[in-house]
Amino acid sequence: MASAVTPREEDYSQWYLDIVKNANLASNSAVRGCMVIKPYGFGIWERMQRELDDRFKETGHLNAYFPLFIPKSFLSKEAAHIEGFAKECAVVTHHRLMNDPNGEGVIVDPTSKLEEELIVRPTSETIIWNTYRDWITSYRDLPLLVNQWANVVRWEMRTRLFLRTTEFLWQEGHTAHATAEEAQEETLQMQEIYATFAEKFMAMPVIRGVKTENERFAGAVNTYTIEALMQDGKALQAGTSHNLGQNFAKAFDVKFANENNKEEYVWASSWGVSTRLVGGLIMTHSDDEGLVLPPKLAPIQVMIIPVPKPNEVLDAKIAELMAGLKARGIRVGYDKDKKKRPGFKFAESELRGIPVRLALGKRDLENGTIEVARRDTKEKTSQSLDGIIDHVEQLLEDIQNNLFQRAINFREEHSHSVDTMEELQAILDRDVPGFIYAHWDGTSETELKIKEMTKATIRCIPNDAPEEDGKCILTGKPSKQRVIFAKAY
RNA sequence: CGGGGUAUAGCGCAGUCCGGUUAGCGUACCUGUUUUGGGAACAGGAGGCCCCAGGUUCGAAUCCUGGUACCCCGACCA
Repeated sequence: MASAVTPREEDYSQWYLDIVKNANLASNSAVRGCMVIKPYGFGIWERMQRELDDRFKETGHLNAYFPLFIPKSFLSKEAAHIEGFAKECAVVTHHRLMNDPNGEGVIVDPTSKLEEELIVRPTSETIIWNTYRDWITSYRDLPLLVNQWANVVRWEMRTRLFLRTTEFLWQEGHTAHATAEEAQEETLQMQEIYATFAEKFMAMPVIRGVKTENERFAGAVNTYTIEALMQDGKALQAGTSHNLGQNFAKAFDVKFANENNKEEYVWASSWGVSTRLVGGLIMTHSDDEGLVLPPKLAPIQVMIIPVPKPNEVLDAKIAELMAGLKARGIRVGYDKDKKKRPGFKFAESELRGIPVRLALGKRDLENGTIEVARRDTKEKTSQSLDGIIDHVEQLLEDIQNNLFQRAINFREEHSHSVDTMEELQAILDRDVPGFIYAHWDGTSETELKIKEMTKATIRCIPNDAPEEDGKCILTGKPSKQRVIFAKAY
């Protein structure tokens, strides 16, 4: 029936949408810009959460929870912060409904107007720093390393499932330190945790870098980022870690007594990744057959399909197989639907991105074999049932590595170095533009002008960019290193 | 928020211009039979506030007014 997926070549954004919908990851909801994350999609997010949470805990962070609502006045305390978020805030003005006296339905009770409006958090710096004032009095209270898993709301003009939704799920870490150096170390540590997670678990290679002033988080001294390249040659900001300096400490008057009993403002960081990562995951690996998931994040790593359908003999053998796989910590499913035929199940398991598919039938039982199919390469082999557990375990690792390598190769093929505006434009005009390394004179003015001319932005100044004398592609002024330009999500 | 498009069964669509029996097709769903190693075939069946609210009309999925949602392209952003 081929309800399948629009090919990427034909319409990339339709392809993305088809995958999200057909693989049952999420759907649009009755609420503008807000999505329903379905169980299978949420399962991927849960795996991400678990892995990240472990790494946060390993590095000394503890989870806490702060309110969804922020008093309006809080948001105005840090000037750059309010400027960054003012235009996309949901505001609660009333707290009661009533029956419409003129007819059916309910209306907002005008007598229930709030004294001070509440903002639905777009991010929690303000409410958290207002709280930290009470938590921090001495250098012995520092560092304070807190994370929260939460939903936030940003009233964006245009939304896309997972990549940009009005409400989204994320984690936000908020830390307080005694010195600028410690805050900087923390900021870089978290960037590295994000980068490692992206590469080792999502198999999504990222560039570690720092944002230019234009792209910096509202209220930060510096924003560190991990930038990934999607299959359509556009960049995705996959995670950010901000050095907040003393900006929020000053705005919320958070001071501590140092060892010499001298009062000082606290130094801060904040960092976050969101359900956007799921979108990045899709656009990094998936193909025209559907979703492709790296084994480490796949809710189901191995799907076993009985051929042609379940029966007592197959059930018994498969139960044994499943027990063996589960004993190795492998997440395994058994498609025991009696109505659907194997071909249908094969296609479905591909659409859902399940890394390994095992098909077992009468012929296999006679020969002592099993059919093993890997999702990344679509390769199918017949394997001996002896040692199949080891084989699958190894295969999952191979797939994880192969996906990463493939994504790296793609990024290499779509990374370019240019020295003139013409070259920059020529690359950007391609169907799949990619990352473009170029010299820049370091001014916001130049960056904005290039953005205006080409729609490309500076994604980051790579952390490991080699020093190299050059001339800004726009102004010809001297530059010490190349930065990355790209079109971005 | 500006421009363009769309809204009819779970999903994908036709019908709307030019109002007129019981609103149709594909697929999915239910039942049965035959099938079954790459998306089965046949037969029977169930499923609709035709986006919402008003209006015009003897009569509205169809015409008019207003609203809402989604998609695409911009500007804004994780």
